[in-house]
Amino acid sequence: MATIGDVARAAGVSRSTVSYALSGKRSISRETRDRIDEAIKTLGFTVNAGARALATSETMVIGLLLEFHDDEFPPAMLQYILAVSTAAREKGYDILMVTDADGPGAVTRITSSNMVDGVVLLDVTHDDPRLDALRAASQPGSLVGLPRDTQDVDVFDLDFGEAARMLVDHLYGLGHRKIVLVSPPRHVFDRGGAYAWRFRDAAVERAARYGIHIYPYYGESQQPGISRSLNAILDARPDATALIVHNDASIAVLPAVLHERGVQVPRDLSVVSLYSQDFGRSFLLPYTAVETSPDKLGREAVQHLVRRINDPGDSPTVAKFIEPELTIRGSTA
Amino acid sequence: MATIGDVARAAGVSRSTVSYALSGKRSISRETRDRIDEAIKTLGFTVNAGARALATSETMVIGLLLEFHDDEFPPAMLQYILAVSTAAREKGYDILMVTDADGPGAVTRITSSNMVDGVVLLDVTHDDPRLDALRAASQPGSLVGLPRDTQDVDVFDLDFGEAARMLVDHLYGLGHRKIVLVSPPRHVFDRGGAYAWRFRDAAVERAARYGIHIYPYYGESQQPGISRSLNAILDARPDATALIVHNDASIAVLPAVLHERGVQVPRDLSVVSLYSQDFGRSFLLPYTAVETSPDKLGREAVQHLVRRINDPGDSPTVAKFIEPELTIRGSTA
DNA sequence: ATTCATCTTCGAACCGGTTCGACTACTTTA
DNA sequence: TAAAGTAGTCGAACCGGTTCGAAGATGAAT
Repeated sequence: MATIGDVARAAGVSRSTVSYALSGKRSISRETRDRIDEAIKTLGFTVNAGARALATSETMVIGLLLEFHDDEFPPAMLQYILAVSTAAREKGYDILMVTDADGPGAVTRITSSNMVDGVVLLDVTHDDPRLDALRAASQPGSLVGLPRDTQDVDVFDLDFGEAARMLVDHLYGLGHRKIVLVSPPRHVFDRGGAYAWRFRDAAVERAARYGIHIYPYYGESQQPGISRSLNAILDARPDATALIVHNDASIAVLPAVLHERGVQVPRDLSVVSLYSQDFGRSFLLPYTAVETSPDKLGREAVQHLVRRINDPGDSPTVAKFIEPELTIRGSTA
Repeated sequence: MATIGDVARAAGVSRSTVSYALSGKRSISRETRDRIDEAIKTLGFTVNAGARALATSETMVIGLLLEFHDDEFPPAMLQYILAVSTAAREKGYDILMVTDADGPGAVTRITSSNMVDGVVLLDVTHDDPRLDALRAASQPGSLVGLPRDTQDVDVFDLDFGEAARMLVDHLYGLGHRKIVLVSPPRHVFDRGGAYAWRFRDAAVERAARYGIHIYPYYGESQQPGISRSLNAILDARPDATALIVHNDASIAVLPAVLHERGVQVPRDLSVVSLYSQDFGRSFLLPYTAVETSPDKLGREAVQHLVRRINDPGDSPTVAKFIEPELTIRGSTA
């Protein structure tokens, strides 16, 4: 591997001159620049990332922290990963992806050793133990998911409360008075997945305001439990005319379950949900739904993080809730 | 951030002594070690990864290269990512995940700048352009997926040919003589996804040897095309008694399609496939299938890579085909 | 003709670690 | 009792970059 010293020697200049030619931070004469460029070409020189990081205290790497839970539906998570990765690369950053079971430890490890310039935390829970580690770090962080204490952290999330109200309003407006709600699995609530109860509580409250009935249930996370629980719920509420599904795993198998039961949408039952457009395309989900926009969330989290990396201290803490958008797909009547 | 110099000063020793205390490469007296440990605790010292990488030429980071294609089914890829990440962490490595559209460029970028000690390439195609970049690099690489030219590279893949023969044998043994094969989408073949034709060609050849009929078709990658194509295929071959599905997206929706057609498995039709156990649990897939073992593949790729990182040159090039295993789930008769 | 600013380049210091060779103080061994 | 290890420590060099201050050359302003 050629070093900057090799390039300097080949071009007959000093190392600092090569460095300035590379960065453009001082002016370099035409001929010198040409000689340096040529030397770089013939030697195949590339800046050593570790050395540059040491000298500049910038790694140009962003840490991406995520944990896989058995009760999570994998396809959804992948969309966030991809969004973060793409957005980071556009800003010149690479992604150090950490899937450690020990989240707080992982945060501390990569920040205190200065492996990254900042971190993105996915799937943040209400009492996320990673937050203390993040606050102790000298690098900024962006969260996807809403914790209880948002002090000193930047949060990006869908406005699940508003999404719930939007869907209830939509169904109420069409005349529905008895609505079944399938929430995420119980473990998600237990673990502190705030999005689960933010959505459910808002839906329940809205229904109460309208004086209509809403029946909340937990979904399941793995087959064959998912189909079984959906059937049990539908059996238990034969009088409900609408279904709100707030669970990726459940919505993915719903078409099969409804078909098996001979239920026609929207003739026999109106169905609404929350999922991303891409998700709906991988599966066959022709339901009116709130778009969850993982790409938008991931992108905003990264963009804000980069801004904070580049002027630390200055940028104020942010809690941004993406406004939900309803995509009508004709599954309600 | 405390440096090794701060620790040395606090403990009243030289920087090299602290370094040796950390690495254990030279003996240190009991008292000195205690003073150093204490200084590290109170200062909250962590080794700077960039500086260590510069000094040792080891980053303890493995690059993971993957590209997302629209015609791929996301859940499958995630299993590989997770397997690689977990296996790497067990060996003390972190993962730099690169999803660049420009694969070869990404390989060159992270290797020539010495950001990584080695790379894992996922989803390698027959004429994968990333291979030249990898061969030009000074770091070793492990591939998941079989390229045409395996010179100087380590390959880990399922033995798709054997898997196909296994499934054909299984069906032949049960008396089936007309078999439909749903392969991956045409794009996968075009792009050079060798696993697609390795499986198909082996199946066709085996069927020919038995003198039975096999009807190969391309699957689709996105809804509603997947269901439509499956229906079209089943319509076209009403006399077939067995179905081999070699496509994640298709197998995931097959239960719904079959149910809609009123086809009972295995009474009316025998079905076999290839997928991982985890995949089968996310969806409802009660089919006899060859286990694709993404965890085993990812783990082996990483383990071998780490071995090569630690003794370069020595370890011979390897092309390891995981032996397929048939999991009987009673979907054949 | 002198002063001053600008352009271009160099040398040295620094970032934060690791590692080699040498030195001191004790133990062993012959 | 002299020679040979061995344990414990230090200083210096090095890894490969960046950046600051200085300095020579050139040209413009006074």
